Amino acid sequence: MSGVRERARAATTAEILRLAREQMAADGAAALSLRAIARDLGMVSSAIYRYFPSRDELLTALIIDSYDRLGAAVEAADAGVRRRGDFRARWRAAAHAIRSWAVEHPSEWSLLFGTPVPGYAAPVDTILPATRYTAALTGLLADMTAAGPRHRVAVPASLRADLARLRVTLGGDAPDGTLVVGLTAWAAVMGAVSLELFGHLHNVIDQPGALFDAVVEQHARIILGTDPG
Amino acid sequence: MSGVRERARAATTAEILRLAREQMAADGAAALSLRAIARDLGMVSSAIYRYFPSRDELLTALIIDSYDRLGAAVEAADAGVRRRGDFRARWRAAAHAIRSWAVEHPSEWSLLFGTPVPGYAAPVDTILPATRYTAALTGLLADMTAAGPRHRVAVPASLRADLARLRVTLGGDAPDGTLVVGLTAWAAVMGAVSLELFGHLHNVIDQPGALFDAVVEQHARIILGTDPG
DNA sequence: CGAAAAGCGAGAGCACTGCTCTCATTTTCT
DNA sequence: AGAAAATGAGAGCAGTGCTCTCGCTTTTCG
Repeated sequence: MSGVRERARAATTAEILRLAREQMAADGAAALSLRAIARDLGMVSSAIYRYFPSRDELLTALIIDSYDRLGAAVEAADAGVRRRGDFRARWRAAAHAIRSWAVEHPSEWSLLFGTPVPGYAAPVDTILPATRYTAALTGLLADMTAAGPRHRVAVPASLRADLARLRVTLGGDAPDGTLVVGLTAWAAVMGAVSLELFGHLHNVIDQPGALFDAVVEQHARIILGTDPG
Repeated sequence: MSGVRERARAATTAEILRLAREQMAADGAAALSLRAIARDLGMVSSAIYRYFPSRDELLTALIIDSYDRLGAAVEAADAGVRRRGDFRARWRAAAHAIRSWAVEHPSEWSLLFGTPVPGYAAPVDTILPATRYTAALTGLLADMTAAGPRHRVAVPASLRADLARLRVTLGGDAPDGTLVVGLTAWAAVMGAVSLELFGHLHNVIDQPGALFDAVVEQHARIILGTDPG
């Protein structure tokens, strides 16, 4: 086996990622500098390329890791709700987990949901991790559907194909209305968090947490309502 | 008066902004390069600094201009609705104007609502233009309130102060519930557009326009409803 | 009108970036 | 033990934002 080198390699790789995350937290994702990481590491800049073939590959690794952490946070929040049939509590838990993670890791939120880095196209490796944080939400919709049909809402015909595909992905039989309600709630949560973290509530809302609560409760009513929405 | 120089200066300034916007559309806002602009202009890079003291100042000018165009688009859409009492039509018009503008100017949307450029803090000059696109929305809420009270919804106590301040800014007497409903709709619209433009609907929704329609209609029901929501 | 002042563009240069290539050293594999 | 692979150092290239100095031109003012 290749003991010494393999361990050293793993340690250095982890250290690079740690420093990258540290730097990102300090100066933002776009300011991430390979040379600065190398300096912190006591290495020359070209040595970094033994571990990551390019800055984009480093970013990809960071993105995958961040998606994973966010996903884990949301999963844990949902799993923490004992009464699995209490859909309001589960929705609240999942939504607030998203915001909490974002507030605690703003630079990572920017990395995942901000402006895509110019010239950087998210590679396929990121697709799967990216779906993890939504899995808790779709799982909620599936469980709700199993507990009884809701959300009889007319949806645009042009959306039917997408919803049908989504239904298959979900693995359940959630009606179109339920999917639309879920997607809308998703958009509202993501919008509220991004508005807050990207500074668009400055001079408008001093208590973004309270506003987020209101948004969550608003959509809780729609998600749980058997008819309206 | 200073005829020749003044005109030349205005022309060059406009040309710089034009090239900047062109470059932004091609490679994204973060890739905007002063030197590239200078090259396109047939000037040496240092000459640009006679017109903009720094890259950040150029960005600020672009941001202000973009906010202004977005605001104008939303205003025009709202003003285009003849029957001023048809709040559903006005909401639809304003919301779709936001998405249309975003889809037509994705790089500018990123500039306004994406990750803040690292080290760049939006100066006060941008605050006023930033409120313009929301004015149509708040105007709608004010007009609705004048037409009759709605949205009797319990709001978190911690949000009351913000809502009170917002009510003053609005210049009307919109109840807390109306403001919360409006803020939620705003978050949903912004979230839906950003999810679409930043690539988070890939492999999920093929018809983002149809999803946006659904989101808008969903919130139309809440905004117009006299009780639910 | 003519001199002083201000505006403007060119050019050189600094410190920084991502990335490539070569070379010596060290570890691993056969 | 010898070949092969991994690793880090160093130099170098092309690009970036930005500063400074030096002429030239336009504007302003006595």
